[in-house]
Amino acid sequence: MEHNLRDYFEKTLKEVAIDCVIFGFHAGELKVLLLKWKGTDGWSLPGGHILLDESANDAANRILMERTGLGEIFLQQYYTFGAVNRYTHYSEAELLEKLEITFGKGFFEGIIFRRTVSIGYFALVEFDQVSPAPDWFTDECRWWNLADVPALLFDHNEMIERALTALRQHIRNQPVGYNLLPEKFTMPELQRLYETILDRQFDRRNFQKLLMSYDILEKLDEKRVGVANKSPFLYRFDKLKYERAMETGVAFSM
Amino acid sequence: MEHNLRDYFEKTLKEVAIDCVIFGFHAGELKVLLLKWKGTDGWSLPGGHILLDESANDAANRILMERTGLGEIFLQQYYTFGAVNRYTHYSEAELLEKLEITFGKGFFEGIIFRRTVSIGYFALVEFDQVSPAPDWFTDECRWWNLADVPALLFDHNEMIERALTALRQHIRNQPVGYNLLPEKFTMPELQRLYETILDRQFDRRNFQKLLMSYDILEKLDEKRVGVANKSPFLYRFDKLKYERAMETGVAFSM
DNA sequence: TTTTCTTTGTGTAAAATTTACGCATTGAAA
DNA sequence: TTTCAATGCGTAAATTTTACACAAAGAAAA
Repeated sequence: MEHNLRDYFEKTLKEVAIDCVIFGFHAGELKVLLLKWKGTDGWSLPGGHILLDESANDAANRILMERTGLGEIFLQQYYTFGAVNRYTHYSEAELLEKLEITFGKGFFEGIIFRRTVSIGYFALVEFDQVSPAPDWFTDECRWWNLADVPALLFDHNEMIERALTALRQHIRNQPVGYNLLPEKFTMPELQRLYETILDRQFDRRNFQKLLMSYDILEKLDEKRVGVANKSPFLYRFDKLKYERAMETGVAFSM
Repeated sequence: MEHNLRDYFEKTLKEVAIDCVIFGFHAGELKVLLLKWKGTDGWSLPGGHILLDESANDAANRILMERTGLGEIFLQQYYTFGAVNRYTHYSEAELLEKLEITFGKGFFEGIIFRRTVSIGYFALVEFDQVSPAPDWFTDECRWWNLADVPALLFDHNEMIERALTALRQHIRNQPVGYNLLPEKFTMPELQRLYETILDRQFDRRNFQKLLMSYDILEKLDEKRVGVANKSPFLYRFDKLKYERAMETGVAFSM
């Protein structure tokens, strides 16, 4: 294992990292996937390094796949973090110390703990499709409600903040939902997604009118049953039309 | 010189480059600043590397300063280019060959020609304030009309394209002009700037109404004299209000 | 000197978009 | 069987955006 690790890092760019803010949506809450580092109480975003024969975008996709099992997912670069000191919470020395207890003295020397810039990506994934998987480096991988995210390692809190800003910018020009919601969903569910991301309320009649005007939704003949009160219709995204709307753009003007 | 160069690169991140798309505006045309590499007919964007004790943003500002003499200028990161092979126009081998003729065999070994990702920044500067300055590496530095930009080294044509896209996105939410126009300017000049960036025409009455609604412009008692036909009023940006508008954002809705 | 002609300065009406809101219907829960 | 919160659908008001006309300035032409 240790040997493989060294091999891996020999094949990567050392001064460049990739970190992914993976957003999910469940029970009306926006969530991010975080990893807990072995031997510490420190959490971080899933990240990694770029293989020498791999583009940054491919690397981000690989990392997303490793952590969630999902490919072909909406994934977008949003900012590159290039501060001189990106350690918060723990200093570099403190973190190193803790990790050496778990992984052995000198194990990380020259591998991770040098100055790196990190390219931030955010991804939108379908909550139910993800089986969060820790790796050799971490002993836990799970969803956190955005509001409950603790103080993270490095500058990862800032990364999440900026990713959310980028997502909010994104949702104003592109449709959102294809990767965040299950295949079939109701209009109130879609509305709640938008309301959660933008942290405000919309009039449901105007919301429906606007979203339908994008011509990306297919209204099904089914209704969600067993739910309280009047059962709402189910909708599904028309994949082709959705993709076309991603290219041409839409104006979420509410 | 050669020794200083090596010293410099010893103090920088080697796998990360910074490239700046520096936009200027003159005579109704949008321009970018390009450098011609010694011993080649290849042009590129001004760029450089990050010093070990310097943030990426500081590095971009330093590069901008080195090339234009300007500081405190609007400068924004817009994308990080991470393709495996970023050589176009010339291949890595061809470029190396040409440069070795000028700079001597082996001079660049291990310094520049390894795989790097590049963080792209775009800057908006006041054309008249800039005295383009080539460096030891280049023998010419000058403005190019955006439409006339030739095939550039590396992926720099793509960088300019994406920078323009980012600028067009930017202008929809933030006021533009403070750094691109001289201190005093006329409303038609400001309008031409917007028209050039967005590559479309606006009704001058609606344009004036909208821009004045931002409450960032100060109408002066002077007029531009000596110009053909009716002399237009001069305006100037209110720096404080302009900066406030940059923070709160504006909606350029035309 | 006078006339011409392009450019600028200003205001108002029409069109389109966005927002506000009413009421009937459904179906689980009381 | 009744209640009641949530859903489905449509219309009016408010706001924003777009379209457009005419007078005035001043350099250039006659």
